[in-house]
Formats: sequence, C-alpha cells, structure tokens
Amino acid sequence: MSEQITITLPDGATREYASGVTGLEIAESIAKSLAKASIAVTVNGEQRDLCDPITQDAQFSIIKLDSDEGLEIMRHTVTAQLLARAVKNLYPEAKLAIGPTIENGFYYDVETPKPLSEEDLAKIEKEMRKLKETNAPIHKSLNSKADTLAAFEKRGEPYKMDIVERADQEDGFQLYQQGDSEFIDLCHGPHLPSLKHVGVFKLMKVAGAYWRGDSNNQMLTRIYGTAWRNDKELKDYLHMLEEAEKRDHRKLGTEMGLFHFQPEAQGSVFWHEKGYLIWQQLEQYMRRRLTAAHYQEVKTPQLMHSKFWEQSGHWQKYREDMFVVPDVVPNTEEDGPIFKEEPKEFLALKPMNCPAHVQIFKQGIKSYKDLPIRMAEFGCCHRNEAHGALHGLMRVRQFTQDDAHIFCREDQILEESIEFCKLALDIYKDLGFDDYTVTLETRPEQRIGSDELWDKAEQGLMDAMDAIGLEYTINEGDGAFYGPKLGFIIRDAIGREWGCATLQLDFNLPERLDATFIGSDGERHRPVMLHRAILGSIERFIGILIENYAGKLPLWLAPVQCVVATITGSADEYAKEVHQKLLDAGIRAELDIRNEKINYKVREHSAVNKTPVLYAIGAREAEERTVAIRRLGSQAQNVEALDKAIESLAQECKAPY
RNA sequence: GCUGCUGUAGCUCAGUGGUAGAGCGCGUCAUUGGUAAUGACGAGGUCGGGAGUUCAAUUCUCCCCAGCAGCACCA
Repeated sequence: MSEQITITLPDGATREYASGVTGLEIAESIAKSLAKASIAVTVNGEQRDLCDPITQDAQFSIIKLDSDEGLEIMRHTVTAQLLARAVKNLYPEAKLAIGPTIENGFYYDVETPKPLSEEDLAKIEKEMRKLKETNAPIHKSLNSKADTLAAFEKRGEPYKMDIVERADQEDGFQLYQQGDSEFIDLCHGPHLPSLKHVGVFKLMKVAGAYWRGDSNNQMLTRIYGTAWRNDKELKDYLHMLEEAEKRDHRKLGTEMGLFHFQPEAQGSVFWHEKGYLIWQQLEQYMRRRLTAAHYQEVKTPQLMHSKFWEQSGHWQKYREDMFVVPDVVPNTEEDGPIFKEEPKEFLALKPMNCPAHVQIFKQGIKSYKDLPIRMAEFGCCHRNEAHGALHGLMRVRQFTQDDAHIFCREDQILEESIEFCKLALDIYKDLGFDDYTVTLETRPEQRIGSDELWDKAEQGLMDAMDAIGLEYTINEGDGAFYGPKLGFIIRDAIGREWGCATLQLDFNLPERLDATFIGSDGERHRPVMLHRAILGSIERFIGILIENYAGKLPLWLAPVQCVVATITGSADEYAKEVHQKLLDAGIRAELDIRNEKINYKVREHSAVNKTPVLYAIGAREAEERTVAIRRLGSQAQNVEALDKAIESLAQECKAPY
C-alpha cells in the first residue's frame, strides 16, 4: 500500500505521506517537540487518536493540552481511565455505566452494592493518583460487536453491554487499555496517548443519577470530578465555585432580609418589605415598558373549574402539575373526615394564564382591525412542582409571570415576533444582561394539534429569526404541548446561563377554545396566539439579579438606596432633616442614629445590607450642612453640599425607563 | 418523585448514652466615636417530629417531615 495522501496543515501548507500514516508520525515529521506535546489530532474536523491511521487526503491539525479540546480530552481520559479503573480496583464488583466530560470536569456513573459516599472519594482519588504515577501508555483496539460484548461479559459490565447492544455499528468498537492492565473502557475517544499527560484532578462530590436519565431505571452513583492542566487552574476554578456560593441568592436574601421560606409553604415565598421593594421596582419598570409597547394589562381568576381546563387541554396534558381543589364545603366536625361527601366537582389553581386571556379575547366580537391585541398580566400561577425540584427563588410553586398573549392575524406574526425580540433584548440590556443565546424548541411527543399546524408554527418562528438576523440553535422536542417556542438564555456575571424570555407560537389554543375574529371578508377567522414572557417568573428573575450582582443591586433596584448614618449623637437632628429631604426627593432612604460607632454602621450597611449609598453625618457636616458620601465597594469619601448631593442622587436613582 | 447527605439558640456552627456550648444577632448599661465589627453584663434551646432499645436518648435504631446536592422535570 504505497498510495500517497495529501495532508493539509492549519496554516494551509500541504505535505505528502504514505496512506495509513498516523497523527503521531505526522507530528514527528514536523518536529520532535511537537510530537511530544501532541495528545490527539483533528482529521477533517473529527477528533482522532494519535495512533489512528489516516488513509485519505485530509485537513489536519494537532491537539495539544493547551487548547480547550486538549483539556477536554484530558478530562475524558481522567474519568474513563483513572476514575473508572480506580473504582474497579477498589470495588471489583462495581459496574461501570458512562463517564462523559461536562463543563469544568467530568463524571462517571457507577453501580456499587452499597452507594458510595463523599468519604469514599479520598480513597478513590488516592487510587487514581497511584494509577497516574505509572505514566502508563494507553492503547486502543478496534473490536467487533461480538468480541466487545464478550469482553464486557467477562468483566461483568451489563451497562457497557447495553451500550454496545444498542449501537448501530457491527464493528469498530474502540476499547482503551492502560499498559497491560486487565482494565478496559469503551469510548469513542480520543484519549491521551499516555497517563503522563494527565494534569491535576480532584473528585468533588457524589450524587444519584438514573441509568440513561430515566427515572424508571436503576439509580447509579455519579462521581463528579474536575481536572485542569496545573495547580493554578484548579485553584482558580475552586475560587470561582466559592464565588458562586457567596452569591447564592438564598444566603444573600436571608442576610439582606429580603424574603424567607418556611416548611408550611414550601416552594412559596414570604416576601419581606425590602424584597418586595425590589419586586415592585421590577414590576413597575416592566409595566412602563409594556405600556409603551402597546400592551394592555388584565387580571384573571386564580381558581377555575376543571371543565375549563378540560377545554384548554391542561386537564389532560398538565394535570399532574396542577393544584386541584375539591368544590365541596369542608366538614367542621372534630376528628371527622375532611369532606363528608366524595367530591364530584373540582376547581384548579391556574398553572398558566393563557386560557383565561382567551376568555377575555372572546368577550364581544373582534374585528381584524382590532388586531393585534397584546394582553399582559402579572399572572400569579401555581404549579405542583416535584419536591426535589424546588430551589430558593429559582424554582417555586407559586410564581408570578410577566406574561402576555398577543392575538394577531397570521400576516402579523412576523412583525410581532420581531418587535418582541427587540423589546426583550432592550430590557435585558437595562437589567444588566448583554450576553445571551437563542434557541428554537420544536414539537414534543406529548402535544395537541395537527402536524400541519406544527409545521406552520415552527416555520413562522424561524422566519422571524431570519428576518432579524438572530442566530439560534434548535432543540428538538423541547417545545410546549401547544406550540413551538423561542427561548432566550442570558449569561450572568460569573458565566452561568439562565433561560428567561420565551416566545411561543400557538395555533392550537385559539382553535380549542374557539377564539375568532371577523376578517375583512366578513368571515370568521382564527387568531394566532403568541405566548410571551421576558423575565419569565418575577421570583426567579429577582434570584438571578441577586446572584448576578452579588446582592449589590443597581441604585434603581436597591430596596434601600441611601442610609443616613450619624457619627455622633449631636448630629441626630440634622440627620433626621437629611433623611426627610431624601424621602421628599423620592429616594428610598433609612436613618441610622443608633448608639454605635461609624465603623459598625458602615460595615452593616455595606457588607451585610449592600446599601449603595451611605451618608455619614458628624458634627462637621451638621455645622456646614453637607453630607460625607460613601459608595458601596469604595473607601472614598466625598463631602458635598446637602441639596446638591440629594439632587444628583435623585437623578441617579431613576429607573432606566 | 428518586438517590445521597444534613437537621442543636433568630443566624452560622461546636458537642455529648447521664436533659447543652461558641461567635454573631437581640436586650440593658457604659461609651459620643470620623468611615467595613467599642466594651461589660443579660435574656434566649422539649437538641426537626414520632416510635423503639436502655435504669437513662439530643446522642443508638426505625419511620415520618423539612433542608441541601444531584437526577428527572422546568418559568
């Protein structure tokens, strides 16, 4: 086989090699040092092992550990080779499932007779280090389905066998092996050529996970770990984790006295006055934006009869997430049953606002000239979320959506979608989020409506995106049961992503609930419904804001914008006057004339309460009618004349819209 | 809902088979101070709930409940 192939390097240079040349050989032919640093290669856009033969002309590049791909390959090797083997060494009866890489690390799912706990991690980690010390080379073999199954059967690995059995291919199964050890792992690769390329790693935690992600299946132990090129990278990462923990809105919310939860109302928020001030600022800001965008605000019932939800389809498709209330007078006898009679009629708390909005639309006769109707509601919804899903403000059972439904003609979809996207992005900018991605989520298995309607709906959203030039990725099967949706995902200050805004195109509900308008032809037509939200849930969005700003909210959102703190009791009277002037100027201000030192007050209002502005008032300020201004996060003190200071602060406290 | 871990003062957490401790916070007093914790004293707890083992349980066992992490789900 002396056929020649042409290899094109990233810089465009080409080189000739005999067919069957390996990535390692190519690297060696370029430079010995390069070969040493290589851990894998990319051949025509596909990652391959260094030892894979290349048999046709190819675009070729070398992957080193210093690239993102290289780091991911290293993590992959750490989990599949070190972690998996360490577990098998320590617990020979363990069964291996899968071990992929994830953001910042990796995990491996294993089944052990006794679930592993965090205490086992140190032992496993030690074993991993021992294995790494061997610096063993990693070999790969290609195997037929039968041989692969036999190999895993011999080792008692039912999960691996399941993966192989479900695979489409008949051969070419890649098995990786360290040196001459008995241990093998199935992997699509590539892997490091040798364990000596492994950097630093740390096992983080264990958690339960279902085999194949299906809650009907066996629960496995998932071992999480992280791996980096060197100690510094690991340290930085651990530091970032600490930072995320510090920003936890549950912790900050408690410290700042914003809200609390208690067991009798799990998943529902007790908003304290300060937390509710944030809420009101946000809600009022949204209301101003919606009004300016020609939305009309409405309010609809919490409790509605099951017949209503049957019509909307929620009773059939969504009932397990709904709170259902029997329409029966409860029994008041002591120790008696709660209900004397078997309830026959049921009401349900609304989990969504849309069907109610259709009812408002249906009152009276609508003309094509009335459309679009943009109906908004800060709608309080209840959903019976699984206990384990509840998480602070991020996932609650009672939440308020900044919801709206746009009833329009088909010819108005494009413009309405475009206007919505512009509005959403502009609002995010005001709220401090500039970084976002967009997804299109298509028809799920559980759905109502014909395939033709779904085709039309999905196409409609794609057209709108194309018209604005917004890039999007498609998530198959993630749509709502009544229509496809567009999702806006914002990225916060420490790089975490949150799905918030959504635009859902719905041809189904108007039909189900028989909403019509009279067209220019005098005939009845179906309106299209665009379900849309920008914040998503106000509760959750406040949680995101708190974490994004680490509690240091921008002035216009801060529950207390300015604290007037006295240095000495002799300044109390003047401080009271300053406080009143701030209130008169519409600034949310507090007065602190406690018998405490200024150091104490500064710490409390800054570090604990995160108040953006502090006016320190001593005898000097009272004498000169000034204020000493201190900003959150700064040591600087600015002395300004009282009236001037308040005037500019009032200006600064204005909401962005 | 599933798996694992946790539950002690308002908060953060020590601790023990013989009914409990710290720091912060809170209250009182002293202190009137100049920018990220002034000092002293004091009050405050059926040790998540129930059952069991035991002479004795906050401690050990079991069952519930709740919280946390992850899974599944999702705004």
